Amino acid sequence: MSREGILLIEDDKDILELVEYNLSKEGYQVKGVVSGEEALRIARSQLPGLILLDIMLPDLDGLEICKILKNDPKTSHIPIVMLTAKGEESDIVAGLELGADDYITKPFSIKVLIARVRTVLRRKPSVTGDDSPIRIGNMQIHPGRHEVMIDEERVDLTLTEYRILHFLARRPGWVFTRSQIVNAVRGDDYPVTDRSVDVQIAGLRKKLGPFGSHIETVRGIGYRFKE
Amino acid sequence: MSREGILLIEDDKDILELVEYNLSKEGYQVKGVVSGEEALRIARSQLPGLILLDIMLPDLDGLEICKILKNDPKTSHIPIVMLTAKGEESDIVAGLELGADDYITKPFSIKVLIARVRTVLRRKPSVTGDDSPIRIGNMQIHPGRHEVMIDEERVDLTLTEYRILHFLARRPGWVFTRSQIVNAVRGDDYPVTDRSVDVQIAGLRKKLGPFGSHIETVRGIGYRFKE
DNA sequence: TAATTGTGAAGCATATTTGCGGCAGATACC
DNA sequence: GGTATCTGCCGCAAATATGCTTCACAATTA
Repeated sequence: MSREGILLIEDDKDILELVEYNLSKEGYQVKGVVSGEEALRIARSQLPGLILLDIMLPDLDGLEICKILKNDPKTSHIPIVMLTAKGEESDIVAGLELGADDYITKPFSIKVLIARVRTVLRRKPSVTGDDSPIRIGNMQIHPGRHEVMIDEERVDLTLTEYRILHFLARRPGWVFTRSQIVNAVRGDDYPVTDRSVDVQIAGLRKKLGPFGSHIETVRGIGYRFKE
Repeated sequence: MSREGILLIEDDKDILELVEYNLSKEGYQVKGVVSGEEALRIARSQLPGLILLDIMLPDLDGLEICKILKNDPKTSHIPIVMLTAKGEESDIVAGLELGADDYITKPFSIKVLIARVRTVLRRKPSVTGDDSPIRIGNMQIHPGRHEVMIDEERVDLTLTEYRILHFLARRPGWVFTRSQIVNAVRGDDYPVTDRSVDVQIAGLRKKLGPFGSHIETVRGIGYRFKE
């Protein structure tokens, strides 16, 4: 799950699916769970980037979960956003005192939720802007300088190689077809064979050295940059 | 009649009345007709929310009706559930391929019928786009990433396996014939044996582990993904 | 002209299809 | 109702097809 993942704890299956669906659509990797016990387990093992926590849960109280997570140094840094029903003001206050970072009252609009999530995860937005630097492991892409560094070492890429890498790395984990890549890099309907992409990819992999393995071939579809 | 109405086409007067009576009792507005011609007329003018169609009819063949309705943009969205006698698998297959949405074999219990009707009418007309993520239990299909997760675990599927799973899971509970699956996955009239689908399904089941049992064999017809 | 980008073909790895034998559910017959 | 037969599904492994990579060279660009 990692820094991008969102852990969603909500016992109402409908809301769970709704939120999960919408956040997934935004490119976040969401794990939804219904029970508090499971939530704790996953929070500890996967260390998500954000936790959305319903206060009213069947087994463990949401506030209890919040307290436990915030008291454990391993998980205390993870932002927690509470989901509460209107009229549970006292819970909100209690939650914030226990260390929760924000809250949203139900019923909430999906737009609001997404906006809030994005704000909290702002440090690492799921889809980075065109010119924000991207960092993946010890590789960095600086669109401003148009250069790629691995371990403080400058990697010398050609223009096309750079563009392809940047394009893929902006959405790690997503698969793109060769033609999507061509369109992104050379503009729509640029007349080249798919082979051409393959060759560029091959060049990239070679120049990236050990990092080259981050560029995955997805047989039958295209390529993906894996985190 | 509108979205709630049910059009029932059945030439056996006894069954007609039985079904009509029971569905009415459930609160549905039912219009029962005996002839195919009349059925077409009513379907077009009243646009019911569901059509229950007996395959064996005196005048027009039920399959013919199905075809006509499914080819007319005005009526093609109306779900059609076929009523067929046991042992008419070929009719069922033909019907499904013509666009029927489900089938019930006679003799059927009224309970089963009502349950089926309820399910079909409750189904959202949601046209889940090709790339919206799908979640079933703790399995997630993420088209953007082109990957399937079960319990946060990535399942490694080949292209065809992935496509078949996606196709089936988009309409859980619906049965598809092998040829429908092939058409969906490789394009219409792709020349392969049914056998090939079986093998892909077998592979899927194996790779999905415990989840594999969600893919059900419907003997004589094809496969279905059950929720 | 040198560097970059594109093409087509050969080689290789992997995915897909097919055919067969076995098995189980369904049907027909007594 | 019980048994024989028929039909359709599944597992396996061989055969085939598909798609990726690499390479040498051609075309393009700066």
